[in-house]
This record gives sequence, C-alpha cells and structure tokens, in this order.
Amino acid sequence: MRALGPGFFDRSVHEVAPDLVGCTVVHGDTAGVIVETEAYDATDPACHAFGGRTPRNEVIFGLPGLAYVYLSYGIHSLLNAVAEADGRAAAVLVRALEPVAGIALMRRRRPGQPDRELCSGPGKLTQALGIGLELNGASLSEPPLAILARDDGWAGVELVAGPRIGITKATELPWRYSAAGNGFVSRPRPA
DNA sequence: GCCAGGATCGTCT
DNA sequence: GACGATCCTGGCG
Repeated sequence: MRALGPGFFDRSVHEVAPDLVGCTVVHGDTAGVIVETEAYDATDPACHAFGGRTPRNEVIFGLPGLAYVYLSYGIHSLLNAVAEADGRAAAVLVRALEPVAGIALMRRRRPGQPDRELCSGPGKLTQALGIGLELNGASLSEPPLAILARDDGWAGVELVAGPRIGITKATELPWRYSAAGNGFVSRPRPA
C-alpha cells in the first residue's frame, strides 16, 4: 500500500472527504481504516478557519496533505487532514476508524473499552492511535504518521452523506460521509 | 439501554 | 469570561 501524497489533498475538500473513507490511517504500530469523515471549508461558519487566520488555525490555510490536530473541550485531540491549495482554508475531520493493526496496544491505551469502541469517535481514535497535539502540522505522507490509499476491496462500498455531528453552526450542511453497513461509525447514520 | 451532567483548557472577545 | 468539530460516568428503569 502507498501513502497518499499532497496531490491527493490538493482538490476540493468535498471530493477529498468522501475519497478518504476506506483509506488507512497509520501512526506508529497502530492503524485503522477510515469509515467516517466530515468536510469543513472557509465558507462554513462551523469551520475553525471561518472568520480569519489565527495562530491556532494557521495549519488549515497551509499546504495540503498536512495534519491539523487541535484540542477539543480541553481533553480530546481531534485529527484533520488539510485539503486544497496553499492559502485556501479547508480540512477533513476523521471521525471514526475500524481498527486493523496494533489492536492490543489500542486496548492498553483505552482500558475497559470494548473493541468496537476503540476508534468509534474523533477523540477516541486519536487516543487509540496515540495522536497528540505535537503532530499538528506534521506530514500525512511519511512515518510516523501517514494515510494509505484505499485498496480495491473498498471500490464498491456505498457511502452515505448526512448532517455533521457535535457542532452548533451550519448543522444543515450534509458534509458528513460514512461507509454504509459497518459497525464502527461514531453515531447512528442518517435514516 | 437511555439520558443528564461533569470534566478540563486553549483560544478568542 | 465564555465556549467548544467530545467522552465517560452514574442514576434510573
């Protein structure tokens, strides 16, 4: 399998977000297949970059193919992939993974959780993979952090688009993408 | 199983 | 000084 390069991310975030479903996030010895993503762009009131560039959100405006990691609710690190050309603000939030490697290590990082809960939320998957704020601005194309291209088995998987979760602005935009029929989505999928 | 409430802190007004 | 792109626990049925 091959790591996705900047070219993959240098497109509309609304193409990148659905295309990331089925790709594999690797960090260290742990890895999981993406089953749910959300798109954010500069026209979107729910996006951190809406309303201007600050030191915090600077990475979103930068080069495609980098990781944007930030702290939510003072507790959870959330992982995003920066999309679109340098100077344009857009990113894809990784909401849920299906664990595929390093599962024993994930269990150790998330004691007491059943396997299907190891990566079934944006804060959970960063804990399971050991992704923290120190990876903000890191490349997604080379170790220790990478996103690998989808393999052929996912070519025909049906994608469902629905409203985004956990936000209070622009909740009507159907910019959440999940793989239908898997047990690892972070919330029940839309009807 | 479902729901309500608390945790916890960087960032911006 | 308020507010999150969330998660976990405890109470109840």
